[in-house]
Amino acid sequence: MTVLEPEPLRSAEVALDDPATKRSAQLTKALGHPVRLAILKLLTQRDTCFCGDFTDVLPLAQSTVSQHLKVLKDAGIINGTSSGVRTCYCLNTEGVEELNECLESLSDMFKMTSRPDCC
Amino acid sequence: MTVLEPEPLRSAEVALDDPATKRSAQLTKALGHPVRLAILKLLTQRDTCFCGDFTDVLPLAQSTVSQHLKVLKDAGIINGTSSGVRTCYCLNTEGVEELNECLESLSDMFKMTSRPDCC
DNA sequence: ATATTTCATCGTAGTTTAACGATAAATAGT
DNA sequence: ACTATTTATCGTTAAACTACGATGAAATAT
Repeated sequence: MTVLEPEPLRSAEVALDDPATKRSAQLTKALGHPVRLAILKLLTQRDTCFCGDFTDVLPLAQSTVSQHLKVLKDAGIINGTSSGVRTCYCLNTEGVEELNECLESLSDMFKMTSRPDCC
Repeated sequence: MTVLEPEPLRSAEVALDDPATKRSAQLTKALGHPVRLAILKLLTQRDTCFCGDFTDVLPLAQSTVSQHLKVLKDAGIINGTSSGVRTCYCLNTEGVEELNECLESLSDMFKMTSRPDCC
């Protein structure tokens, strides 16, 4: 009978399964496109936008803009509610709070005890 | 002779051309994968890692890990210098500073005068 | 009733990403 | 001189992303 070797600690593998890590990745991924950043910026400036407001301002087809809006909505960062023939978009307060926490926690992670680059 | 209509302001279209917007998108996109977040976390914890340190800990092929490292390196977030047969990876101080500024500026953008979701 | 507007969705095409195994180059060990 | 180890890169595959035009549904206007 063989002696069982202790499993090595695999901290990062755990981090991969961590829901918080997955969520952070989803949120940052949703931010990771210039068009989506522009959409979000516009929403912080005007706080209410119809889909057409974005297409007026972005050099993209309406269907493309709609797709980007869907990405942001699926990530929980914005709301979209149809109001009559139009759809009203705005920031999702809860999602934005979560996003801010995510951004802050990432920022905290990178607060290094200033050391020179080792390589 | 027809009167020239004033061009509508197209602020977000400008934002798309903005290098800062593109850079923010590049940085957040680089963060937007669980494996890359795990790699970065490990680097903040151990401040020096060889490629093998990551592959020991991640449930991925060495070539895949190498690809993720390349993404982070191309984004300027980490350094990689070969030292002998191995390659030493660490955080890129300058890139991390830039990243922190990016994260903070995004966070600032979302600091809303708490209003209820309009839709 | 009909036409127009607004927008989501579908289908499609081209590009990029993410994963793998295989390989090659370079160093270190025997 | 070989052999091991380490790691970047290549080739490949499958999936996801980005963009577009076309279409259809729903509400509004004529």
